[in-house]
Amino acid sequence: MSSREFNGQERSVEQDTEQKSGDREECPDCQGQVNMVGGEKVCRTCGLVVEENCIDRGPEWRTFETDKRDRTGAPITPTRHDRGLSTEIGFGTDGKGNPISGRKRRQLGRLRREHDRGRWRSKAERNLALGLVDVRRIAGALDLPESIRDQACTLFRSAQGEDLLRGRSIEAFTAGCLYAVCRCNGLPRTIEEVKAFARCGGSAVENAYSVLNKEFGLAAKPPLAQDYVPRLASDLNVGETVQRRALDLAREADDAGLVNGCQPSGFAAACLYIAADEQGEGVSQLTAAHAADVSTATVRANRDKIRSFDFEDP
DNA sequence: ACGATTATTGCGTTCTT
DNA sequence: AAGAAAACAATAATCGT
Repeated sequence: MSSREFNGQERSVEQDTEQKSGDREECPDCQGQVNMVGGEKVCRTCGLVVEENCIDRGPEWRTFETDKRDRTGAPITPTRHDRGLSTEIGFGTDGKGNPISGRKRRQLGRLRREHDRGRWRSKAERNLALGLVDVRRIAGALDLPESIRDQACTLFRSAQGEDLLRGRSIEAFTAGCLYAVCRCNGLPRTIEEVKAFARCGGSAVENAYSVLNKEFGLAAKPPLAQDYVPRLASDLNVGETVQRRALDLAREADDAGLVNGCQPSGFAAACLYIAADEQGEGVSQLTAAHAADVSTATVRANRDKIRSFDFEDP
C-alpha cells in the first residue's frame, strides 16, 4: 500500500527524465540496482517496487497548457473492445453542463438505446467486450498493474482471434489470460488467487490456461520462490533488512533447486519467517502461512529444509 | 504458538494388457 | 502405446506441549 502511494507521487515528476534512459537506477532505500520485472521496477536487493506500470500509453494531457505537445484525444487502450474510441451518450446534462429534463431527456434515452444496439457489429465483438470488462474486473480485484491487465486483454483478443473460445466460457478465458500473463512476467499470483475471482469453475480456468499455453506457446517461466517474497513481505509488514535477507534465502534456494517440487509461495513464506526470526521481528508461523495461503506445517517443513541445507558449505 | 505425528493428495514412475 | 497401480514426497489436519 505504502509503495503504491509512493508511486503516485513519483510518477509525474520522474516520468520525463527517466522514461527510456536505460541507465542504472538506484533504489531509494538501499541504493541497490533496480531492474525491470514484468512491468514493475523492482530493487534487486531489497525487493522494493520502485515503480509499476512503466509503460505509459496515455496521451499528453498537458496539450492545452503548452502548445508544444500535440498528442491528443482519448487514450487508446487494448482493454476496450473498440480500443476506447467509442462514443457514449451521457446522462443528465447538455453540452454546457445545464440540466435537461422532460421530453428531451426521454428522446435522449431512446437515442442511447439505439446507439448501444448499433455498437456491436457482431456477436464476436460483443463477446470480446464482455471478456475485456471481465479482465478489467479481475485485474482490479487482484490489484495487478496496468501493464499486466493490458497484456491480458491483448492475449484475450488473440485467443478469440484464433477461435479458442468456441464451446468454452468467456469467464474462464479471462481468468486464464490473466494467470497466463502473470506467469509470463514472473508476477507472483497463484492460480488459486485468480480462480477465486473467476466467475466460473476452477477447472475451467485451468483448462483455459492450458489451451492458451498450448496454442500460443506461452513463455511461462516456472514460478520461483523469490518472486513471492516482495509481496508477502509487504503483506506481513516486515522491515527492509528482513525482506532483503528473505530474498537472499529464497534466491539461493531457487538456485540450489531446493524449491523443486514445493509450492514456491509456501517456500517464500518460510524464508520470510526465518529472516524475521533472525532479526527478532515477531512474525508467527501462522501469519506467514496465512499470507502465502499454506498451512503452518508447510512453513515448518520448508524452514527445516532451508536450515538443514546450510548455505555456507558448497 | 510451536512441534510431532498421522492422514491426504497429487504426481512421476513402473508395471500390465 | 495406453492405462492401471504401487510408491513417494508435499501438504494438511490433528493432537499434545
